[in-house]
Formats: sequence, C-alpha cells, structure tokens
Amino acid sequence: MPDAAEKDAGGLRGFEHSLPMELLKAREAAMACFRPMLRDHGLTEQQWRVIRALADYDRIDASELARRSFLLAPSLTRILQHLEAGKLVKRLSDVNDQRRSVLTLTAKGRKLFSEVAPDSAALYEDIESRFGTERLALLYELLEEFHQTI
Amino acid sequence: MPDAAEKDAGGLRGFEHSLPMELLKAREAAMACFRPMLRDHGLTEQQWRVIRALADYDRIDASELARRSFLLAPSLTRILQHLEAGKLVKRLSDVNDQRRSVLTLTAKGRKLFSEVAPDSAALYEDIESRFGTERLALLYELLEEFHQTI
DNA sequence: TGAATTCATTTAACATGTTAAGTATACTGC
DNA sequence: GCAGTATACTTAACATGTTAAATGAATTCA
Repeated sequence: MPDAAEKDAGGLRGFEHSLPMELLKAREAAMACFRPMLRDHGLTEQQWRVIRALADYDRIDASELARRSFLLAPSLTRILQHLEAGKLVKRLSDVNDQRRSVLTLTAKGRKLFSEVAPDSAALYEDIESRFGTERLALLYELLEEFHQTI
Repeated sequence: MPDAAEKDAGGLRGFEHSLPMELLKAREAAMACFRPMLRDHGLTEQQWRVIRALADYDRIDASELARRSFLLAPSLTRILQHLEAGKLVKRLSDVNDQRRSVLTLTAKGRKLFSEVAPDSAALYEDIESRFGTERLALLYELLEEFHQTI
C-alpha cells in the first residue's frame, strides 16, 4: 500500500476509500444488479433474503430466521408482517414454547421463490463471469476471514 | 472452496454466503467497531461521512458532497438538516447558480471533526493490525476492482 | 413455589435507504 | 425571448437500520 491509500491531513486514511466505504461501494455495485429484478417481482432485497432463508430452512423460529437472513429482530418483525399480509409466509405456533413463532413459506411463497431463484442465479453468474471465478473466490475468502477476525 | 459454497436445491449458491451477504457481513463487522465511538460523539455513521467529506473538501455543493459521502440526495437532504440544526454545517448560496447550496463546516463542526478523527484513526489501526496489513491491502484491491468491474 | 432472571419477540422513536414526483433555477435552440 | 429541456435539489411515501424499552412466556433457584 504505497501512497494512494495514505493518511490525510486529519490523520485518517482518505475516507472515500476507507474500508467501510469500499465495502459499501462493492455491495452497492452488487445490489444494483439484483434490485431491479427483485423489484419486478415485487420484492425488496430484505424480503427476498427472508424468503430464501425459509426456502432453505423451513419452519424455523424468528430468531434463527433473523440470524440466517442477517436481519435485526425489529426489521424482521416488520418484514414478516408484510410477507404475511401478502400471504407469502405463514406463522405457526410452537407448542413447547409459546414465546416462539415458527415461520414457513406458503404455497404462494414457494411459487414466488421458484420464479425468482433462476433470475437471481442468472445475475449471479453474470457477476461471476465478469469479475472472474478465481478472483471472486479470493474475495470470498478474504471477506469471510475478515468478518470472522474482526 | 470445494463444497461449502456450492449450489443448493433452488439452483442458488448457499445464500447465507452469497456475495452480497458476505459484503454485508464484512461491512457490519467493520461498522460495529466504529458505531459505538461515533455514538459517544453524538454522530451516526452517515453524519460522520458528511463531516469527513467536508473536512476534506470544504465548500462543495450538495451534489458533490453526495458523491463523496456516497449518500443518495434525499438522505443527504435530511442529514444536512440535522447537521445545520446542530450548528455543525452551514449553507452558503452560490451566486452563479441559485439552485446550488454550498456547504461548509462551522467552527463547531471543525472542532467536532478534530475530536472524532483520532478515535476513528485509532480504531482503524486496530482493525488493520488484527486483520493484517498485507491482507487488508489485498482486500482493498479486490473490492475496488469489483465495484469498478460491476 | 414464587420472586428474580432470562429469553423471544414486539413496539417505539428516530435516522437512513430507495424510488418517484415536485419545485425552482439554469440552459438551449429556434 | 421564450418554449422545451435539463439540472439541483427537496418532498413524499414506504421500507429498513439502530437502539432502547416493553411485553409475555420460560427458567432458575432460594
């Protein structure tokens, strides 16, 4: 890191290229690919995360769903209200623990998932081929190490 | 990366490790380091981005400020309202173009910047030393290439 | 067993993200 | 010089992010 990413007058790395900024820009670049497609299906990014998580792990409680979709509990509460209103997700009660809600996709929810999933996969392959499989794998590795280290 | 990140039943990469998710997790890990400190100074992450941008580039208009702080115009409008209310930022008018607002830090804003900047720099060095300067540089390189490619 | 604590989820309050529409000013070409 | 268009914000509407507090159900343990 010779000089391009050096400290500025205030003692800070040029902040437009600080790590949080670069992570944000990279993520935004990736999401810009997906958002229009999701929008066409009437979904936000976060709603799609919830649906994908339920497609992979059906009948999990809200806490596990929050972990798997990487959403904070209050956000998940609101998103589930939307998805329930749209009849995409159903709420079951846990007989052994009345505090828990167990979530599951409805038939409509599974159908939507099966429609969106191929579009998502196609866009993902686009990204992979544009950026390169090799470099993408390296990027993954670094990202995972990073958020496990920090 | 043999099998852990392979395709699932829906034809998608295990989504909890999809690229947008890994970028999000890495960013969240980084921001979790900074947010408490910023909170102690009464700032949100985005407000701090605006102040840093103005510390680096004073008297720029709102459009350029939005670009440099990587905020959408409507978000910046609201953030500037907060910062103006807190007397951290002042709005000047551009004589040559009445549509533009030119922004500048007040003395109070510059003082706050000078207080927060060292804390920010210290946390950043923490991260760098924990993750490793080498790997951090590689991560930067990949991230910048990524958001330029995509 | 019942008070204290923990846990799962929700609500509240405020700030930002995202898209679309609105407003006022500047520019362009005829 | 004026209609048409583009630019620089701002507002509006809805969704999520973030923190703290509230609610209600399980658990612990004196």
